[in-house]
Amino acid sequence: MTLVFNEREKCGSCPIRHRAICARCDEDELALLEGIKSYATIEAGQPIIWRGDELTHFASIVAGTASLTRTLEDGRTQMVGLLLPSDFIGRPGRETVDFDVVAISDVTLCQFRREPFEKLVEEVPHISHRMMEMALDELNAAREWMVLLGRKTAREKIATFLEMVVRRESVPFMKTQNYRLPLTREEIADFLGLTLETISRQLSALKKAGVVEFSDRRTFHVNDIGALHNASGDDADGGVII
Amino acid sequence: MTLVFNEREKCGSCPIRHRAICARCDEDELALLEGIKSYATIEAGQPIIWRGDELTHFASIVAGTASLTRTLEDGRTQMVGLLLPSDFIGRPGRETVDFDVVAISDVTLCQFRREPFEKLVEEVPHISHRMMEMALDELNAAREWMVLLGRKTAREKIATFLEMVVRRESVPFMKTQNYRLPLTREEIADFLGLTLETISRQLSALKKAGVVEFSDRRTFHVNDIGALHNASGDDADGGVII
DNA sequence: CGGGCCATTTGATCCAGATCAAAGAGCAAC
DNA sequence: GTTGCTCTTTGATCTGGATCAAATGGCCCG
Repeated sequence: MTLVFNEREKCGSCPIRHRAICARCDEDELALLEGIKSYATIEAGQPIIWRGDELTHFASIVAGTASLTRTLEDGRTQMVGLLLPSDFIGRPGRETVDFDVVAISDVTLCQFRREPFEKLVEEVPHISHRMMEMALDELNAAREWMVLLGRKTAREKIATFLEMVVRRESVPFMKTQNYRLPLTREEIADFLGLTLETISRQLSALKKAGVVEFSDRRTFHVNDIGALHNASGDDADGGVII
Repeated sequence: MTLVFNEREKCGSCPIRHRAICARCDEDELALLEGIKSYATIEAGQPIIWRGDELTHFASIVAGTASLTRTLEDGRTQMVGLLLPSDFIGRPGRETVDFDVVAISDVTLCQFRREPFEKLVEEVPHISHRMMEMALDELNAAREWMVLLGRKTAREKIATFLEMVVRRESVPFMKTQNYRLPLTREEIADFLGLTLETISRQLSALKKAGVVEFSDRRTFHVNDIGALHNASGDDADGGVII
């Protein structure tokens, strides 16, 4: 996949126009952002920025996936976020970054130079308002994940993760669908606070139980959504339409 | 401690005036908030609001401590946040609450009715800007906690917790100081994703190692900050001034 | 087609922290 | 004081997931 983003690409036709920090902006405000933006691409596996590094540009993810992780001195790694298109990197008011950001797939960024962007955040309420919304959404997601990390069993963690993938990729009204794991076993382990061996074993167990089926390492199909949800340890409801 | 907050108490003399969502507001904006606010008090141990309940008022914590928790069907509980004075309860744009909020000590709230407050958030950039800042701070704290929950050992978790208490309560330039645990052993366990027995054992181990000393169940003294920090599993630096 | 390099699976064993159980310890009410 | 709480400590045992160790299976590349 080679998406080409021209430097002068117009925001109006941007795929994340209505979800990113610019979602609430009108045409005039968009023009201000357009004046200070530039695009950058990062290859899969490459770092975008390291913890502690000075942040010269804020950025929105336009395409691809990145991870937000922290690694302790002895190598233990915990992923604290999965950054998808429209997600934002950087914090106005902070000079440095607190977590490592690494491209998981090829990533396209829409970047804004630090100083002019911070000025815009001060001056354009539609930007700070949207950033507040996004930060509160992520805060909620982070807290849900804290419950998973602190209290769920390995089985529940993996079921929750698979459900999350299914929820994100599901096409409405399509009954039978294949889904794709966005991460390797090791990355899933770092996301769930487990080891890659445990991930592998639990996936095998879910296969054996007939809940899911894998056609290759990354591609799976859900035979029994109910069973998957029950295994996730979350409340009943499930959002399944009967 | 009986703080009396009069309904017509002026914001200007409020203890959280410069840290809460109103921190950036000027006098005129403060007057708008003052027009829709009211005070409420909740006794220690009482719920403030349950997950799923409709939120009729947003609120700032003026005094006291509250916990933000989620309990799974079988009773496993994870605390996802400790709310202190100036922290905010509720999310503009959301009808219900996603976590249980319970008063840990007696709590005083400064409340705002839903509709007029949401209107103010739309109209007063200083409020949404401050809320963005606060949400980003909490997001960072939540992510740090995710690392603790997912990857730290019991010993590291407790050391990190004690360090957090010390950092929050330390009086500058006071060398020898006693600190107070704000939570019971069970609450600490729910905060750290452990059991209360493990908390008790690890605290005993830290006592035996001479790192800390307890004068009663809640009150402790740190003999060796360096050792405490080493035990926390966090990066060197430590913020200790040599 | 065969070799090398990964990612993954599976097996064997270990151990940190959970669970089950019981004994202190502080403190309010009578 | 003593009765009855609740909170905490300590002991004994169990176990889910980690760790250590080998296979297995793609897949790229020459």
